[in-house]
Amino acid sequence: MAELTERGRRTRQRIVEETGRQILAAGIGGTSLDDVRAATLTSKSQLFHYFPGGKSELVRAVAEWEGAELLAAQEPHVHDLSTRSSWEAWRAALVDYYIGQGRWACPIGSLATEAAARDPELAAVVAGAFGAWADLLTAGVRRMQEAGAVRTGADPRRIAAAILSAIQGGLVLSQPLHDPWPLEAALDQALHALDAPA
Amino acid sequence: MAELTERGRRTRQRIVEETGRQILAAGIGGTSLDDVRAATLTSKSQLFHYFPGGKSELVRAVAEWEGAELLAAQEPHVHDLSTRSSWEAWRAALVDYYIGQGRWACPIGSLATEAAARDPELAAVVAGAFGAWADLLTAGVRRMQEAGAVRTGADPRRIAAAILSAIQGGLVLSQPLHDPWPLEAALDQALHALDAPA
DNA sequence: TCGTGGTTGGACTGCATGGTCCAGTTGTAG
DNA sequence: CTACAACTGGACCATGCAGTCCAACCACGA
Repeated sequence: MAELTERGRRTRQRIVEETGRQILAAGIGGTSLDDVRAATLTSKSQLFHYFPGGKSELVRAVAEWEGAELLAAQEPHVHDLSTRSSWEAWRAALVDYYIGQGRWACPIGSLATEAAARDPELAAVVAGAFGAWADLLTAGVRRMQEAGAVRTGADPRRIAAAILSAIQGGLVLSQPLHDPWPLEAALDQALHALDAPA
Repeated sequence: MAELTERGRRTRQRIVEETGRQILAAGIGGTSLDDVRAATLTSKSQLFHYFPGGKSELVRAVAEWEGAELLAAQEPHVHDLSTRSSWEAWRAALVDYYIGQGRWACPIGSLATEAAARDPELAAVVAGAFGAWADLLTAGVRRMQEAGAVRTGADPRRIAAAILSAIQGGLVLSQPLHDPWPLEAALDQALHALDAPA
């Protein structure tokens, strides 16, 4: 691939984003390169020109892009999270990202299940995305802890993991129902951990 | 299909269980009928003899079976859940089912993600399994509530959904890491809802 | 103007997979 | 013993898919 021109970068990006949409809607297995090719008005050779490793490399690129995109959708709140109202704003932005925009699934979470067994490299990318996300939440929990809203002995990493789990699990339940209430119930209850001083 | 003899029922069951194993390990898309045929020492015609609807009918049968199996693995605790120690025993049985037996994923939860978009009928089966499970947990939460361990105003259904979400989400995080700690953190924190009287 | 390297189009291949078909076997009820 | 229905084996078909290949097309610097 050597170097990319501006035009090349734009084409590559178009492929990544469209593939992301298809995967979110139909899963990795349900997304064929021909679908992507048609939707992006490209050709087979371009797909393999930009992703010599084939489908798996493309999917990995999608995972990286979606991971960044997901964090971007939580800005600027996710870098604050020092007050309860900041957490609330963050919660609203997140639920809107998933539900309001008709996603009904987490671009990373849905990859996690499908990736874990079949593609270790992809699993590593997914784990990295979760890790970065968890780090931001952990920092927020720590700020709340310093402000006295969380018991001093509690481990911020575990609380952050529980909040992240509530999101992912809530989506798992909400998805087949096509109703946001389980997600909201799970997330709100997980956030109660921030209301329990000693 | 008309009627099944004892032998036929056993063959059918063998197919369902083996397919369940394969799906859990590789997903629906990653499970081919030829794999199933080889692992069960059967033939193509048998697969279509017992499941005339083809792969999708087979997968649906698997979902139903796994749903029942999953509840069975939580017996007898899941039908009690009237004391904190009963919840602890339930929690231990569940974590052992997932982690101790090397599953690292929920047979139903992993289907949920893959099914939601592609097969509405399967999504309905999955939603039903979640519903039955949630009902049992809801009953347990209600018992705790009557015993005074849960605030009277709280909605048991939402608490049960949050606990279920913690399980599913915890598994999503634990899976790529291959480490049970996120599952345990999420589940334990969700169970704190049972420690908060008014 | 010419050439080089990134870029694009699309035909083609090989393979895996879901699904069909029919012939043969086993079990069992009368 | 016979007949029928459940059961089993495996060859076969059609299709959809990832991946290959090569020829053509820009864009830009020399």
